Amino acid sequence: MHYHFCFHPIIPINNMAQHSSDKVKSIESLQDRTLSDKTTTALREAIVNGTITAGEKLNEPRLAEQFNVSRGPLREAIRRLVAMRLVTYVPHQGASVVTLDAKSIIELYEVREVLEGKAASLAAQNMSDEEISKLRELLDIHRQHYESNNGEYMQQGGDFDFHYLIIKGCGNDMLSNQLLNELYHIIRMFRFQTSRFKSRSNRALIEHEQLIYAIEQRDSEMAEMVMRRHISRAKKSIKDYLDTNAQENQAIETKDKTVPNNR
Amino acid sequence: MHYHFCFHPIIPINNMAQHSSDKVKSIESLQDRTLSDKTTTALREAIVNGTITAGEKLNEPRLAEQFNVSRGPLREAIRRLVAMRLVTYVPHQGASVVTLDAKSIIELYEVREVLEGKAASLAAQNMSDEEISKLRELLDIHRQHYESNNGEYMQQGGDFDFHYLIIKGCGNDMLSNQLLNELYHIIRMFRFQTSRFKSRSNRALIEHEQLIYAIEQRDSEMAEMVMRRHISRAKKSIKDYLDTNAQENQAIETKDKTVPNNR
DNA sequence: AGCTCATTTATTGTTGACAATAAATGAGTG
DNA sequence: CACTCATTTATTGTCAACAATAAATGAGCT
Repeated sequence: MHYHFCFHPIIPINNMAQHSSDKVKSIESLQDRTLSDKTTTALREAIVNGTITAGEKLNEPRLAEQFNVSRGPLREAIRRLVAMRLVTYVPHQGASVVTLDAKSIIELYEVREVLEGKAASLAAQNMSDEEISKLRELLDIHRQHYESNNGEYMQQGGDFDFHYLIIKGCGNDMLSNQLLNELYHIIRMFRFQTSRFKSRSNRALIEHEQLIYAIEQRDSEMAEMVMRRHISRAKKSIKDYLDTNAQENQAIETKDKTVPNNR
Repeated sequence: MHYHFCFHPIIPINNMAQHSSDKVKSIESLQDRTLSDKTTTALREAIVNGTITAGEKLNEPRLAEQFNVSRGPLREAIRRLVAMRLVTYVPHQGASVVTLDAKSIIELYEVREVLEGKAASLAAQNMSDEEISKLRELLDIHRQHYESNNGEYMQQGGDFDFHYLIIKGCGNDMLSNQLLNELYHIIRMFRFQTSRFKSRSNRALIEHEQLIYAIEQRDSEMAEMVMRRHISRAKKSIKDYLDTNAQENQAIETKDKTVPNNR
């Protein structure tokens, strides 16, 4: 079911909710009890995976029709995405998908560095032994995958799941909400845009090992330090990448800036 | 203009915007270009200063009438306050003002500790010399006030302004937005609830002195450390306070839990 | 009395129409 | 031809009515 006036076909959310062969999505859909909720996740995913490109204007009537909802729930969805910084918004002028320029990516990683650092610190204090051993199991799976696939890093949620478990286990709800409900979607979006950008797999594996060791020892200070360094290094390698490929990324950032905007 | 079915009279926002003798509010009102914006700030302030008590249910039709708006803008305002954690919300069940129990206060200060720590670190790197000297001036004013008023701490925004300047000067927009647009309103709300709780003035003055010294030296590591300790100590004294006055605070937290809720 | 289930009531969710605003267009003037 | 200003058009902001949901009520039963 295409909509020919749009650059990217968007599946109406009602359909999407039904034939959910994906496990994660069906779980999410169960929690999406209202139209606003469904629209929010649908719009969020469309933005994260680039179906709606960075910088693109969000036209309310058009999007509402594409999602088969009225403008009310759609506006609500937009506001929520504004709150999680996936969308910028100017009164009387409308909403647009954020453009992740180098500066905001660096800023994001600086915030992430201290928040996840604290999460690791708290995780070392508060995680149950069961949770820690699960973390250890996950790391083993990653290492096996790394060794058997010749250094290929586990793509689907490998890194994410590891950090996810730590954040979940830190025991500070405000902190984990901030990270999981807001910042992580921006990171996902950025990853999607620069999916070619991988590497760092062996290094990351070592750093994860250090981290879990610190947590097993209940050494919160060490855990925080290791996590901060882990993310700070990721920041640095991203920064280097963005600096060297400046012109190429500019193309990504400002794609569809020339979208026909008849207003 | 009272509404007798409500516990606290609320000034309709249109009026409030006009006779704004308060300087800050008028500035804010200038930026509130839409009804949703005005409703958001009005509702936010009502929650922060306790006009709407903690834990109280937010009844949409009633509040809409009190604010002289329709339910649309009001709902939008509520959603924004949900995003800044001043309001909790359950689908099909409605929104309520958060109850700041001891756990969430501690969590808040843990988040604040690392975020403001990073802000101080970045401020030491990025603040202009002019900004730093303004910070120094502010500290001098605080000290004069402290000495001439016999240890009384500057109430109106004293501490806030100091932290505010540092956060503003850190140069990381994402970080400062996170702190100023979201977390600080919760802190303000908490301060309002426990306004009797002061002290720490001499100690705070010394810590501010250490902090500004580190920033003047452009010593980012030191600035971060000092700021983290500063907030961590505040956290501890709050924790002690909450522990000793547990029963009394419970009264604050759950005030109006027995509100007539005919649903 | 206490429990279950249907009924009522209050509240939230959603919609389409209307108002207000700003961008785009085009006529008129130097 | 460029520029300004009025006019048109598209888009966002607001509203009031309607639908859907959940809580409150009360009848009927054990």
